[in-house]
Amino acid sequence: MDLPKQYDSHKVEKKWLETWLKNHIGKSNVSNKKPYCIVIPPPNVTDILHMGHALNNTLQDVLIRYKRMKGYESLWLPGTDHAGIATQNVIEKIINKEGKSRHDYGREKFVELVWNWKKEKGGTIIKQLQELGCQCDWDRERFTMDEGLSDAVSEVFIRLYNEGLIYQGEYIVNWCPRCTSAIANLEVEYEETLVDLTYIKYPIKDGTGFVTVATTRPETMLGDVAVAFNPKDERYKHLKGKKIMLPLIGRELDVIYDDYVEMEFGTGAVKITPAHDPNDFEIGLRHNLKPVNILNPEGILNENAGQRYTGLDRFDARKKVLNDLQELGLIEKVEDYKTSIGHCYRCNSIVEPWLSRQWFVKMEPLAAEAIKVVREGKIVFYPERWTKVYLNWMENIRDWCISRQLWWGHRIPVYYCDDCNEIFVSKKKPKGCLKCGSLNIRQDEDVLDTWFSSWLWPFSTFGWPSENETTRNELSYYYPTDSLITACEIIFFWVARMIMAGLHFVKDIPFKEVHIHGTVRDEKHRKMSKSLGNGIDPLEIIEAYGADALRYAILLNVSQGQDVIMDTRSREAKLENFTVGRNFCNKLYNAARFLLMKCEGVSIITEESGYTRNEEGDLVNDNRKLIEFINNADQKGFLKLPDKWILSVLSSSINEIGRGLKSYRYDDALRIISQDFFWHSLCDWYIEIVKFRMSDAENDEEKVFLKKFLTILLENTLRALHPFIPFITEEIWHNLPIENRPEIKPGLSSITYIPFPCFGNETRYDTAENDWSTIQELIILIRNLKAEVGLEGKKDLSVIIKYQEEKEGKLIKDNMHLIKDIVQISELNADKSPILPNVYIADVSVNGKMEVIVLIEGKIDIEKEKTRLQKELERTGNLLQKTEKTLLNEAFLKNARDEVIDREKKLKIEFNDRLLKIRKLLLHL
RNA sequence: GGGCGAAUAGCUCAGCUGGUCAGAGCACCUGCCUUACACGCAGGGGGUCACAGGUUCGAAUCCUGUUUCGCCCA
Repeated sequence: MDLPKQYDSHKVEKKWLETWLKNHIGKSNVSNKKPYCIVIPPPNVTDILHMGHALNNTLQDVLIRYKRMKGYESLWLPGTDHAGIATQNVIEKIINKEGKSRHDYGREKFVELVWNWKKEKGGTIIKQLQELGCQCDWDRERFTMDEGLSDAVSEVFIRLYNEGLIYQGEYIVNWCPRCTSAIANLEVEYEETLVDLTYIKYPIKDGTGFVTVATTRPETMLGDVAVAFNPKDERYKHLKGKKIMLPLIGRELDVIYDDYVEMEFGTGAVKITPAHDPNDFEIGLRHNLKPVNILNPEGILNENAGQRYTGLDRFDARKKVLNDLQELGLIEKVEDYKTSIGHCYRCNSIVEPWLSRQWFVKMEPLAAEAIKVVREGKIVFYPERWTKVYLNWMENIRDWCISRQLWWGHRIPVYYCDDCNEIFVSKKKPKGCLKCGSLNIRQDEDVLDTWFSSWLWPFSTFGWPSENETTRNELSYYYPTDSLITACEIIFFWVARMIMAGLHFVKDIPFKEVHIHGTVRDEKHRKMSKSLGNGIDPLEIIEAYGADALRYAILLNVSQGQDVIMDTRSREAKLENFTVGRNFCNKLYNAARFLLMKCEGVSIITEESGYTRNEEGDLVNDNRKLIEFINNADQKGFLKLPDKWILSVLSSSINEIGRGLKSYRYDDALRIISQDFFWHSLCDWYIEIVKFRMSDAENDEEKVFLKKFLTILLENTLRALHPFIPFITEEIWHNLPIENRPEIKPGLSSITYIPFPCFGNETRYDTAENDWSTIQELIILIRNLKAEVGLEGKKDLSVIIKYQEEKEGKLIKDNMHLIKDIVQISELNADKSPILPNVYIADVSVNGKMEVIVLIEGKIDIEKEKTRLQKELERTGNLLQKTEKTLLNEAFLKNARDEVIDREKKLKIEFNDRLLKIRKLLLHL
């Protein structure tokens, strides 16, 4: 066999990706198995894969593959969302380059452009998810603007409208002048900023002086309609009934008194601009003030702002206003002030509170049930703390502004009759007004928030509201789905709303568990973002190390719910985050390469490795043959201590995987099987032993046993690792000598359809595990001693192990050969009271019962050895003191559990033994 | 302003219900190209578990406060 020394991920991943896709390996249909379903958090159709996606989707893929192997009907339903603003932005940027705006194209033509772009470029992220190894059912890929999903959107809008849960009104919304659209409260990102707080003097009409107001947005004064004071404020009581003159404009402002005004803030006088501030809007309603809107949708001042300012951009207007006020001597002072400024989460422009007519959903009635199901534990959050975050938001829920002034999206299914002013809803454009029959009708210009389609995702993707049989069957089979896996950023945007939608429209929760994973951040704990340039491109990592390595490193790095920190300071640093994955894949590949070489000429059948086809033709776990094989070897004396140990550890490690994944502790699960078991037990110890066993084996039958046993160990390990690193495990598995490799269909087999290993007590050997750790300790002691005195390479050494109990003596004698081989010494003896020469060095086992004595010829550095033992002595002395102190403490003896006391007593004896022996050794030196 | 989280080895983090729990990986130091792997093997050094109190026989672990960092909401 001629395989390269280093694993080449490219060829392998390309090959299997093609095979998997060609054969629809992630296909799922209603069957008699138990379903396991995840709907993907749909990425934006404009997205390209970033680390956040890589993390999120790797986590989902592990579960999907794991559950499939566990015998579930796994379905991972993929798709993208149409991302209204983001997508429209992309197309607008393109046509802007040609010097055109969307208005040059007109609505219909523009939307067509977007669709064309979507068809051409929109699939990028889907391909990238495939490269990551995602085992979605790609035949079910959905898009929020698909016909069916769009129908769901209209259906839902109409139902809510008819239920009175949708209303339209003039309200202050967050307006993005760049997107020229309203955005929801949630879509505003606040940033602490140091701004100027300008104190402006407003003259009192009767000429008795000035009132000073403070503002951070001076240009909004052009829309002022009143000045407000706190009714308790003595300073301003005398102004009651008077009028105040608005500088620059000359409008008369009312004097009003309202509790909302904080006396301590600024001067205690507040300018009231109902059209451009949410609080002022509320005050305006209370005092019957008529708002003056000074901005047009682009953030440019309109004629209401006065001729002098009309046509100016909001920021230019601010400068001009300040300038003019300065000239009039009306600026009293300017102070620094820290405040939060809202930015559009899509384009980062500063958001303006703006009065406009929008559509809203009444959320409170929807929230009630959604609160209940979480409280009652029908939906469980992992980690649990997110429950509180969710409930807190839900209990203070505010109405949802769902209209967007965009062209790309689901157009609001509301129609207006220009003749009789009737407003009505309809899925399809009606021929005429439903009331008066007039043909003079028009549809609402606005589209719906993208989340208004995403919140239906867990059921619209199955065809809801269609009543056909497939949809009915699939919904009743897969819905509620099992896990929803996402980041905390969209708990409110998406998770909470899905719960409400599921309960309201399908009358059931959309998923049973929500796993909120961390966010990928850079070394300064900043979110990775394009604008900061601190991202790591997953595709670059895949290119360099492979998707398996990427996945491995990510998985080992996510502890439940904690953020994932990665160094992004240089290209090398970026790659460094993933070397752990590359190294592991390389290790796995090389171990397999070695075993394949060693095991040539022998093959196994699946039954020997623990699975078979049952009467129904399903592949299932069945360890009977495996146990028979083991017992048979045991009877013949082939099954040695290390064999029992490694099998036992494999069994327990595999059980740990299930335990870890159940609570979304991916790192635990993966570490146990990959690092602890595979690398540090199987490779570092077991394979090293087998190397000697193979050449020492007394007969061919024993060799055959060893080869088969090795193959079985590897085969099981590969299956256990497959959900985490799918490509390399599939590749190696296909190279294993398995006689009856099961096929899914003629010519096709895949490890992903083989049962996940499962072991019971028959393969656990507690005694062997204990005995082996004794042997291991002795080996480490010998190696340690050799290294301490610089004899690592020396092979012609003689070592004596001095033991106290016959049981230990037998254990050592039984494994003498093995120890000798593995520590590379020429002579090894075990004795209860050996005769020792003058020159030797020694150390004592942890339990103080055994001594390892290395006989050395010639000189050693006595001082160095003395220092070492002295240190050992000190350490043991401290431990002993601690236990003695504890045992002398009567309160401890009274309160502590018996087992704790017993352990402490045992420790005391051991430390004591050890101390005595080390003292003797020191004396000897 | 309210809420949540984090603070453990130089770095990234484990440490679940208090009692060998002071750990892993990387980095570092010392040997090794030992017939799979130098993306490797063997050995080693390194931490007052942020700080101050408290509960307890016993605290990295529980409670209170302080500091620093991060996130979310208003």
